[in-house]
Amino acid sequence: MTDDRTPPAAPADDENLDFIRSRVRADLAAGRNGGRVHTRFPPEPNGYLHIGHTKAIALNFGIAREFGGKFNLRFDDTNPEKEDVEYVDAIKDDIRWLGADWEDREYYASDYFGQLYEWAQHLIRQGKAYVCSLTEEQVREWRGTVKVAGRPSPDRDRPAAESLDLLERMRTGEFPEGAYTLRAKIDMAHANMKMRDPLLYRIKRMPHHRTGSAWNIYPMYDYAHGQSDAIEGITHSICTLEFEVNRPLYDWFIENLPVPHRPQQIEMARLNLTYTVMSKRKLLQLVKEGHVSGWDDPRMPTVRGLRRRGYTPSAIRQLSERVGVAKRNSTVDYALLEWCIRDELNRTADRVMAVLRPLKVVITNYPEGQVEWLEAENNPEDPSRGTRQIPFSRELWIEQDDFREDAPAKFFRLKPGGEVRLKHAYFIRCQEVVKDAAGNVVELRCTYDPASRGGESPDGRKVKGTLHFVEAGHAHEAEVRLYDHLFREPFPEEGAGFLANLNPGSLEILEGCKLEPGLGQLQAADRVQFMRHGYFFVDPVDSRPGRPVFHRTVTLKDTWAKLEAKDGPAAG
RNA sequence: UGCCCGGUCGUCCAAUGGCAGGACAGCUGACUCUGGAUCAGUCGAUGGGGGUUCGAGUCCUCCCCGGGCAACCA
Repeated sequence: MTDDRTPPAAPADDENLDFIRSRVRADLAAGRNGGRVHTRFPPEPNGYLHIGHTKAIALNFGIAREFGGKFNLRFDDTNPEKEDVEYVDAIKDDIRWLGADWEDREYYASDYFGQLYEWAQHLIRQGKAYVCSLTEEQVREWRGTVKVAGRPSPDRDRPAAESLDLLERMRTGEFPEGAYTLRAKIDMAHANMKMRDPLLYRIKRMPHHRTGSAWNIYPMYDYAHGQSDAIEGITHSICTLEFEVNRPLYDWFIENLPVPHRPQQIEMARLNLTYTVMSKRKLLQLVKEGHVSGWDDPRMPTVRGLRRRGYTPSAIRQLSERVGVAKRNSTVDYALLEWCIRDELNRTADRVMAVLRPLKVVITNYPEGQVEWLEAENNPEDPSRGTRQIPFSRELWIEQDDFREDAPAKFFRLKPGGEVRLKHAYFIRCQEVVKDAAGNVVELRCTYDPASRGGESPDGRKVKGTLHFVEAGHAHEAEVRLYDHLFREPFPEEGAGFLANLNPGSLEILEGCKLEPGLGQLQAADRVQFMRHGYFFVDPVDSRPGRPVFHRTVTLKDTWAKLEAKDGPAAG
């Protein structure tokens, strides 16, 4: 997936492909499927998309695109109990945002309910399905266990005519839920539990978000999915590893039904990330119990959360490319996702200065009331981004962390008597530390070197540290939200459970942050780098005109913090 | 433990019987008006035993470890 719509060249013969693309290439070479490639993404509209889904989307859309094929969006809406249009709209919006294009091929498994029903009748007539009157509990009991064979339902040999009649009456709503099911007649002793007369239909007297109250029975996943693939002409039906045991059943239906096409199911490992959870159930619990502000909380691994955090579609796609495709259960280091977004934003985000935890600096030898404007480059990685003017005067803000009274040897920032450069401005030297009654440093009185304007001293004098700053008189104030991993542990589900591993410091809200003047003009969803802090995103939800709220998308790499953590805060 | 799938650097992915390679992370250094970026270097792996072969990560076999399957969920 890329932003432009030009299809890439098909992968070269000797190109090293993942196992799925290799298979697609082999199928093409063998002339299978009439030379077509057709994939699909089949979400169930019962929740929001998360980063795990983006791998499936990128893979399915990417394969179609690379091999000159087509990509469908199909909602797997076979369970009205859990599904809702609210999710349909959100899912479409997220997929579109990610850059995957299903053109006009937006389908629903519910579109096929009629065909599926006819095929069910076909199976009954062929003696390959029957209406079963066992209760839910009995079905489970009769099925046996993984080590003990099941036993046949007493209805297994019900005459076809009778099953046909019952199925029709199930459909029209004559029976209460649970009274009957339609089951395939396969093998109650099969080593694969999925093949022990699986259910095709269950009674659910419940309206569906698309078919209304037309149906009182709904097909099960196994019966609906492969046939939907067949109807749409899907050539490669990619799913996750847990469906591996379902494949024989997928194939059984395809072989026993007069389907127009024979799709093949291919399983791959789902994407897992450290420091997060991916199951819909757990994500829902985080929202419901208020551990996060909603599905779009910037700490959530949902697409909506990532969007609001400031991630870009291309960075998310990049993750899928970097992760690759295989059949081994794996958990990708969250640092890889962070690398993807830093790599992009380093190239595209303008640099600006923001002081998050302000400490006042007075330049004692700078004329009172004077303001001068200095030129600052917007992005050293991209000169075409140009420059802007930033103010400088007698009163400035610098970062509290950038001053230390008892500084270790490797501390290159401001210390009593020390000299540093203010980015794009002047060298300053700390002459005096002002404290309040409690002994807190509240102000620094410094002198500047007028000859160092622009950041270089004509005498060739070097300084080790360069600090960002904001001129006090023109500063904008803003709220800045800093985020950390939602969980403290790389594998939150281990041990006491994911809720016990929530990171209490995952959100820190800073008020009264000082921004350089141009930042009041930022628009919602703009991305910038706050120099020496990280990449920030203007929150489209809580920002107000002239009062932006920033989310920290990701920090910059912080070698100093690492050094300090290693040596201990007091060490030199 | 019945069946199925899978075990390669810390992590993720390659090597398709012929020199185990890349990326991220880590570490070292260079450079730097962001302790950013960049560049260079470096650490580091085939779960174990047998076998086939001139040659095995790859094939066979046994063992060990991990995952999946017994919803009227998907």
